[in-house]
Amino acid sequence: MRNRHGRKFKCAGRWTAARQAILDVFLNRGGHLTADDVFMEVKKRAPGVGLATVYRNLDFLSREGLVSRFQFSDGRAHYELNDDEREHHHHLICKSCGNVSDYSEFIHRELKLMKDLEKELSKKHDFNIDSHELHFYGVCGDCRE
Amino acid sequence: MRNRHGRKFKCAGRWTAARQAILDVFLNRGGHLTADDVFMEVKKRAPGVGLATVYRNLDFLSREGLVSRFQFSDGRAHYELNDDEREHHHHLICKSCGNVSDYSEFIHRELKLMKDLEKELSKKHDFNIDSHELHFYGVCGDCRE
DNA sequence: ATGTAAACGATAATCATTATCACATAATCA
DNA sequence: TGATTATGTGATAATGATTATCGTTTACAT
Repeated sequence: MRNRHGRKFKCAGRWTAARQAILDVFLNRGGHLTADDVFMEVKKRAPGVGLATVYRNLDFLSREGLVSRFQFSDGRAHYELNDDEREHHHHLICKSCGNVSDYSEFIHRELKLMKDLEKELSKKHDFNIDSHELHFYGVCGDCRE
Repeated sequence: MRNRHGRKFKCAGRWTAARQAILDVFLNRGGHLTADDVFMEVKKRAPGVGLATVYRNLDFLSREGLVSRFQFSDGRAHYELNDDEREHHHHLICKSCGNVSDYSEFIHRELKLMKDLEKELSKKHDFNIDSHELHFYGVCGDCRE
């Protein structure tokens, strides 16, 4: 398996053409893609790849930590590339058009709160916290017009 | 339509027996229920009510603001009664058993951050924010054993 | 009491996702 | 390098959650 700069790095399974094509979609297009978004995009560069393979590999890439999986209120899973160079961020979801945008305002203050919360919740609720998600729902400028 | 204390209050549609039976499930049992949870519970007190009616009314009650709808990462919608007497709270979701528990630690500090964020995001991203969701994912004490 | 739009129950249809299975192939080792 | 083998793949069936349809019932304004 090669990373986006062409250097090898280890992964749990085999590195296949389908797997690379799916990762390429995220590297080239980015965004918060559903399985079907990825499927349609992957067909352009690797027409043979089936939808089941897309699902399997989104799960794989997610387990490998290369992408993150989010469940917004539209009922479909959304996947996003884990880019080390990008800032930690959260999501604004438009309830009208479903578009997702990122924000990273007050991230430092937010992360401080999250850290304090995680410590407190682990203790009081006997709960080992792995991750958190903060989503804002509303209506974007385009939809308000 | 009558509220939990038997007093009338206005609602957008008709107040039916099925609707009342579904609301009763939340009033008596509470928690973070899926449509199927509600269906199984409602069958006990109102055996004739169909699953489609449960879905229709969860949507109705949600639009009326009597319940809130949450999408956790298990793919199913979860509904919770909006109880004025309860503190604002958020959710801890166990990735192993799917159980959801509430927490309200640091709520004051959290709400302050959310308010600041909403103001900032509305301005910078031209986004009218209606609501936010903060979910922590992890493993509960029971599942760790 | 009655007319009518809203809601109902049953069930078919849809949509996202997962399972199955015969075939292909990436990685290992001779 | 070439044979071996477990892992991955494509096509498609199956599943599970939710929504749409349709003929019947019913809440409620008149």
